[in-house]
Amino acid sequence: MKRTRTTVIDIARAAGVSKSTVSLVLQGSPLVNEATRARVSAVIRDLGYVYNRSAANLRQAKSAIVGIVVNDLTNSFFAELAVGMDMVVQSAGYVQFLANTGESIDRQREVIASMREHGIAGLILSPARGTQVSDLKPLVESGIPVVLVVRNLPGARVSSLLSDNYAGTSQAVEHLIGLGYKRIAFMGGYADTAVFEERVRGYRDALAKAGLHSGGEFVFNSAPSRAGGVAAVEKMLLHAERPTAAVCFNDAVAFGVCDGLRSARMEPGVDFGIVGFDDVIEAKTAVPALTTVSVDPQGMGQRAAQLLLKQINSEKVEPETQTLSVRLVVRESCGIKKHVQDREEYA
Amino acid sequence: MKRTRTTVIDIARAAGVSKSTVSLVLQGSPLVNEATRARVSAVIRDLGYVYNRSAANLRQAKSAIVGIVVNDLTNSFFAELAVGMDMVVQSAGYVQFLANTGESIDRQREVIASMREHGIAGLILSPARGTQVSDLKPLVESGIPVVLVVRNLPGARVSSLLSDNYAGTSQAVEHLIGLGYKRIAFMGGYADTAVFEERVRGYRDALAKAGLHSGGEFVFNSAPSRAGGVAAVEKMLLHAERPTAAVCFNDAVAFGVCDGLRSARMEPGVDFGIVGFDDVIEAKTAVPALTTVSVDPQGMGQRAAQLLLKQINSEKVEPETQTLSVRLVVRESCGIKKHVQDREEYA
DNA sequence: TGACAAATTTGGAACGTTCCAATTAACTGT
DNA sequence: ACAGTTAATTGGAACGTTCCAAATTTGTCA
Repeated sequence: MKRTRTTVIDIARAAGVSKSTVSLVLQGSPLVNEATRARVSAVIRDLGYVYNRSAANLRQAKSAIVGIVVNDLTNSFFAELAVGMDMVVQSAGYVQFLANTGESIDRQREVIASMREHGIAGLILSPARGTQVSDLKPLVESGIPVVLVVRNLPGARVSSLLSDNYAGTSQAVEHLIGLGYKRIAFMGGYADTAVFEERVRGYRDALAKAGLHSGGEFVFNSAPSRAGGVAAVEKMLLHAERPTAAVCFNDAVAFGVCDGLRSARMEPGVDFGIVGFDDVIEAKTAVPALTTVSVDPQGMGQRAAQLLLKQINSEKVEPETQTLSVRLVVRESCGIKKHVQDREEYA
Repeated sequence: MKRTRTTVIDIARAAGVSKSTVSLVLQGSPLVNEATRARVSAVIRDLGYVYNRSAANLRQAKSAIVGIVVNDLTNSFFAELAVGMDMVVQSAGYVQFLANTGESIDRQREVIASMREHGIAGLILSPARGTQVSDLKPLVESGIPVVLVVRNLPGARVSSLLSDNYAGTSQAVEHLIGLGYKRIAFMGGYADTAVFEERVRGYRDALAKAGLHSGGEFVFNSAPSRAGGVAAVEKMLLHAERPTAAVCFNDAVAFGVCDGLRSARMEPGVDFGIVGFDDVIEAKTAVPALTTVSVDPQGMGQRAAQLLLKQINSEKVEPETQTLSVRLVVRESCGIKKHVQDREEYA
């Protein structure tokens, strides 16, 4: 039961050296004699000393904290993403503030401000819907490196790490076309995000390239969630000329679409082809196993963290945007089980 | 582009007051005159001042950081748990270190040490498997409140928030018995954890109360994961007197059991009754929808955070353990569709 | 051995805040 | 207008570390 915490001075006194020497030992400086280092280290252990980082980085204005802000941690895509970041951040000796905004811009603002006060060395942000470039302004102006993931923020002079959305949905559409599907919808997502725009563009261009009509009437907006998928299906079913397959904004939507189909007595993967996006962990084991565009969230998280750390350690912060390539994982939700053509007839 | 960051002294100079007054304004003290407060606040805004918490809690040894350490963030149960904590922590004006141990004790130790150096005000821990009471020793001795969640650590003098595992599996068994099942297994989980012990005890006692045999031969250990569930089924199928239903260690195992049954050409919910534990988000929408013991992870996270904050704000840290009640959510995986008795005949 | 270089150690000043005690300003009521 | 309050304000001295320049010890070589 200590009245006051043990400090570097206590160590110094106990080891018979000056506090400067103790400090040197603490940061593993090569300047200190092996014998004294050993002695001091022993005392440090014995007294149960705990280093005070607040004091340290008050002096040296350099913290070992990175901020990570994601928009929806309950979505397993983002959870995996966070885990990937966590891995490299921790093994680099940093510690992370991880906050969830739940798509709330206000919360995002608060959280970033708070992190700034705590002196983060850098920030990885998966921005909430509606984030403005100006929200990052003060941060980048004060020279704190920022890495955007998953969602881009055109115009912000920061690094970003995005998946190749365009290629992803293109491949998905091509796959469906190859299977014989002709009326292919795009389901889920809100129209005002960059990610949505890219994915829809990939979808449209692939349709156009195949000479299929690509009017706007086949994209059904909805929340990018399971519930959103259900809603999208309902809208879809009211449509005069029903689509027979869909590429979905993400896996959550795709699962919702399955739910919605089932309650309309349709069998996903048999009566209707479905492609997701993200390849979340459940995609493999769901029934039917989801054909989806795989983006390896954990790997993406790692890459993002590495990028951030690189920027933290280099003097000049040079914005840099990387695109993560993506691949289609074919499973069962598009009906690999033949006679797709047949179904297309009476669909 | 500031050479040096703007400090409370810059503000003071610009507003024509002393740094003490600025400090008072910063912490919203009622001692300062309304007019000066306004003036100072304006200057603060204009100069783009950012508060330096490191400096502050160097002086006052009181941080607004809580540490949250969970053992598996990729499991959506824990992700939801973290989100629940995040909510109350953030709205209380705290910020959180959130770290994932991935069941690694070493990583857990590192992470806790690091958090301690950063001066956390309290810690919420969902301990990794094999955590020792001694791992928390230094923390509690230095007077930092700790709240354990999900998994207990008998002997540690810290608060904890657990779900009522015993009642959960008891209810599950009673439900199955009520449906006519007689040979009921317990599947998944490792025997050396407190949670497992409680759940199995609930299972055994409920069987005994119903006068059914409750030998050890019907519990099948495995990893508490989807893969573990598959493994458990395989063991189960080799068993001479096959069970006809199972209560599973958690939902992940339950899903694995479904997978395993299917590859043995059995239909989960029809040929075999299954109850899960946790009620993860997918339980509702899986096929068949999983009957499971619901524990509301998000609510649990909130409760845990509230408990921790209470302890942080009270002088005396009085360990307190709360048990979260639990309820059985009946869905389709036990075959609500009658004639259970019949099946039991030839099973 | 003396001189010089290298290796090691060391006091103080700083970092940006809060606290304390003390000072000054602004009100009271008579 | 004056003493007595009360309201506002304010200089230092902390907090625990790191940095710097300077001091001390040790080693080397002629």
